[in-house]
Amino acid sequence: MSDDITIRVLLADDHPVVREGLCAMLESADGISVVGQASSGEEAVALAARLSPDIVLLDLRMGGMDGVEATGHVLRGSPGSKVVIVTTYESDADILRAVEAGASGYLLKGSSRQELINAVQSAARGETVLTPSLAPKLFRARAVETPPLSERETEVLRLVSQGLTNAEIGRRLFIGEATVKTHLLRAFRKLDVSDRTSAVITALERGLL
Amino acid sequence: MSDDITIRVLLADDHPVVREGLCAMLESADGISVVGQASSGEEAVALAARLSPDIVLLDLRMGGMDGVEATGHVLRGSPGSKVVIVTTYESDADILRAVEAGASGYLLKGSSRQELINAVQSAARGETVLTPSLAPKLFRARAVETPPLSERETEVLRLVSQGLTNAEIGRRLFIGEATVKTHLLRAFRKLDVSDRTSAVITALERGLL
DNA sequence: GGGCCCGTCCTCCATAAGGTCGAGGACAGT
DNA sequence: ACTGTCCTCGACCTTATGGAGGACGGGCCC
Repeated sequence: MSDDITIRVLLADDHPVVREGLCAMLESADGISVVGQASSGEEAVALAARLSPDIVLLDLRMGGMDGVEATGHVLRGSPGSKVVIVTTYESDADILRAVEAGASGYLLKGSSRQELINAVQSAARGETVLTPSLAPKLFRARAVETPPLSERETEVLRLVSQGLTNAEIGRRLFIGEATVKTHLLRAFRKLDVSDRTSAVITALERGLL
Repeated sequence: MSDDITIRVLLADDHPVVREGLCAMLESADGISVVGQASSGEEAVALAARLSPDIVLLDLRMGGMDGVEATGHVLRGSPGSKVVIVTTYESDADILRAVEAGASGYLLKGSSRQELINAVQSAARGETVLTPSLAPKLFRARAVETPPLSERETEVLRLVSQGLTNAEIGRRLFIGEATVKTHLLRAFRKLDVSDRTSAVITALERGLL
């Protein structure tokens, strides 16, 4: 038997090429219909509220509002919709936040047509689907979950990333060098590193700067 | 009047979604026909040699061989083909290298269907096309052109980026710490910085690691 | 042969950075 | 009023780093 109703999908991605590709892949499946396309998070939220689609396919990285934020807004504005995230990178700390925001699926852009279609259908049935290669990363990410950096720590780290010395940072922020070192040491602990270079790199990797 | 011959295009991108999107966009135009798809640089080179397409659309970032390398190989293996690069990021130092390798066009994945079609048609006529927003970046990039890092310098810098100390790097590479410092200092000069943290960051920005 | 770059190594030195301990004040939540 | 977190600063110590100088052999190119 075929599905009783057609799954209505809204696409959101800032790259026309990707929208076109997702659209072509989904339309080729029976029982899936793309009812709208958005090129930004804001647009996606507005369209979702108006169309109440079954599934909203969201890119994690878009101009303006990012995918995580958009996930929350879409779900609030259209409670019947499920959100499936499509992302290019596996290393996104945002994935975790997207889960917490209520997304029901995570796909890589490297996924095949069949994986994409399966994911949409599963999500429509209320299941949560993860790209196979993504699942382990999720747990790893959870394992190394980072205690949040304080505002000051982030600020200091950002200046470190611009190549300033501790003394320069102190002058820049009107605080003593001792204070700068304190902030940095605490940031090191939180990031589980022991030098400024690693700190900056892991902070960048985790999208903390 | 319509073109006398159909433009034969080969697509290469490691994301099925993107391939599908490019394919759908191009096939919708008269006089353009997608004759092959590749999911890696190696595959693109092999297919180009076999199919001798008019245009090869190459993603700049693919698993294995990157777009720059692939550009050179494609042009050597299929001298009649033109290479057009499709990239997601504007900030790629690789764009410059791709020009030097002989690419005839550069597009962002954010380009519209019409821009894409125009670019393919222009390239087929022998013109070189740049996404408008890309052109200024190209010149800026040329302005800050970096003297190339030697192999050893790159290697040392890569280990620095992993948080190793000079002594650790020396042990890892079976060379003295003094040598490590020499390589680093030379890299600093080339990158116009004066500390390891800035060096790693600017090297990352320029795609040198 | 004479440059020139690369990779390797050395010494000496000043300073920056990392680590430890302690401590006071501001402010929010309970 | 108490707790916790954050920001602030100090003293003191060890180690790492950056900078200057020189040195030597090996390629490579003209």
